[in-house]
Amino acid sequence: MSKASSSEAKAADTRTRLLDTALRLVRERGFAATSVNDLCAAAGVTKGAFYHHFASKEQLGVEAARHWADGTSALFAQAAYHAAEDPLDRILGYVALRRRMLEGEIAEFTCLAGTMVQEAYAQHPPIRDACGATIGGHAQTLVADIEAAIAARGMAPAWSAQSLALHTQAVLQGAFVLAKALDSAAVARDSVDHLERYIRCLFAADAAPPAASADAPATSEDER
Amino acid sequence: MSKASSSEAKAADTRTRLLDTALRLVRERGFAATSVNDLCAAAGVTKGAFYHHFASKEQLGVEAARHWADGTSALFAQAAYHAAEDPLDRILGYVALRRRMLEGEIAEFTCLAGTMVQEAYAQHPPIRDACGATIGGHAQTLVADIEAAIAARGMAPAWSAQSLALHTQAVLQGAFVLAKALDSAAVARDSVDHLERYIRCLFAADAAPPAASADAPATSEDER
DNA sequence: GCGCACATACCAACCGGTCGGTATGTTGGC
DNA sequence: GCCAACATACCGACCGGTTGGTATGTGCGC
Repeated sequence: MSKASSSEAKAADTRTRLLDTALRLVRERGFAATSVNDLCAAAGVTKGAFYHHFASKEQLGVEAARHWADGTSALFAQAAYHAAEDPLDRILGYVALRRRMLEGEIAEFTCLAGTMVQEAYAQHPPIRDACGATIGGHAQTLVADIEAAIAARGMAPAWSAQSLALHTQAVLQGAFVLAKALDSAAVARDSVDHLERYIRCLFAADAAPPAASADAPATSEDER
Repeated sequence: MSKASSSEAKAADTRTRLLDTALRLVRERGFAATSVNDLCAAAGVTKGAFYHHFASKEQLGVEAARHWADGTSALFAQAAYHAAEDPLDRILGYVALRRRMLEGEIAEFTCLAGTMVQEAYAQHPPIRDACGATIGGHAQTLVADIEAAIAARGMAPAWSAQSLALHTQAVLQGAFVLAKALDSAAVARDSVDHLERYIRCLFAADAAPPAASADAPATSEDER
C-alpha cells in the first residue's frame, strides 16, 4: 500500500509466492526433485515469471534459504523465552520451544536448510553457503545467553558457548533426520529431551546462581 | 572362488561394483542427482548390466542402503571397544571411535542413510524404510551395553536405553549436517565431544559401580 | 544349444533455460 | 492533460540435452 505502485506490489507477491512454494516443495521433496515446472505450477505462475525473478534454479535455492532464515528468525525473535531473567532459563526456554514445535507432523517441523544442504553440499556451493549462514546465524542467537549463563555461575568450562550453541542445532538437525528415517516425531522429541537434560547437567554441576536476586527458582517451566 | 562358476563371480562383481559406486556417488551428490547413466559410467558397466541387476533406480536405492548397512555393521562389529569390561567403557569406546572417524574429509565420514533419507522420505517410501532400518539397526547395537551400564549402577533413569542409543545417532547425523553446512569437520567433532560429556554426566550422577570387581578405573581411554 | 550376463540402440518424457512478444504501468516533454 | 518513449512484469512456445527405462542382439560358459 503506502506509496508502492500496484505493479511493484504484484511483482513482490509473485516472487514471495514462488519463494513460499519453494520452501514447501523443497522441504517435501528435496531440491533436485523439485523441478522448475512443478514449482511454477504449484505457485500458479508461468516459467517466464520464474526466470524474470530468478536467474537460475540455483539462485532460487540461495534465496529460498535466505527467505527461510527470514521467516524463522522473525518467529524466534518474538518468542517468549527471551523474557526470562536467568539466562539459563532463556536457553532452556528455547529448547522447550523447539521441543513443543516437534508435536506436529514431520513435514511441518523439518528444516529447509538442513534438508537442502545435504544435496547442495558438493553440487551447489552458493546454496551450501546460504544454508550454512542460516544455521550458523540461528545458532549465534543462543551464544550470548549461553555466555551469560556461564558468567553468572563463574564457570570456566572446557567447551565454548559457540560449540554448545552449534550442538543444539546438531541435535535438532539429527532429530529431523531420525524422524524422517523412522517416520516418527516421537524419536525427535526424545532426542531434544536428552539435549535439555544435557544442558541442565552442564549448568547444574556448579550449583545455583551465586548472589543478588532471591526470586529465581533455578528452573521455571510453564509448558506440557 | 571355492565352487562358484566364473560367470557367477563376475556377475557378483558387477553388482558389487555398481553398489559400491552408488554408495560413493549418492553420498557425494544425493540420490536424485545421481543419474543411472552417471552411475553406470562411473562403475564401468553398461545400462543393460544395471537393469539386469536392479529393477529400477528406486530398488538400487533400497539395496544401496542395505549394502551400506552391511559394510558399516561389519566395520563396527570388529571394533576394539566391544572388548571393554565395563559396559560404560564400551559405550564411550563407541563414541570415541565415531569421534576419531571424524578426522578425515567430510565426504568420507558422512552417512549414506542419513543423506538419502532426507530426499527419499516423501518420494520413495521403500528407500526411507531401508534407511530407517539401517539407522535403527545400528542404534540397536548400543542398547544392550547401555542397559548393562544402567543395571550395573542400579540406576532407574527417566530415559530408556533405546532413546539414548537413538540420541547418539541423532547427534552424529546432525553433526554430519552441520559439517556439510559449515564446511567444517571440526564442528562435527565438537558435537560428538558434547555427546561424550553428556553420557559421562548421565552415568556419573549415580557414582561408581557398586561392588564385585575392584580393577575398573571407571573410565579408561586410549586415544588422542 | 541353451540360458545367463551383459552390450547396444533406442524411446518418450521431462529437464533447466531461452526468447520474442505483450499487457500494464510510469515518466518526462510540451 | 496528453501522448510518445520507456520500463517492468509476465507469458508460453520452444530448445538441446538428459532422464529413467526398454527391446533386441550377442558372446560365452556349461
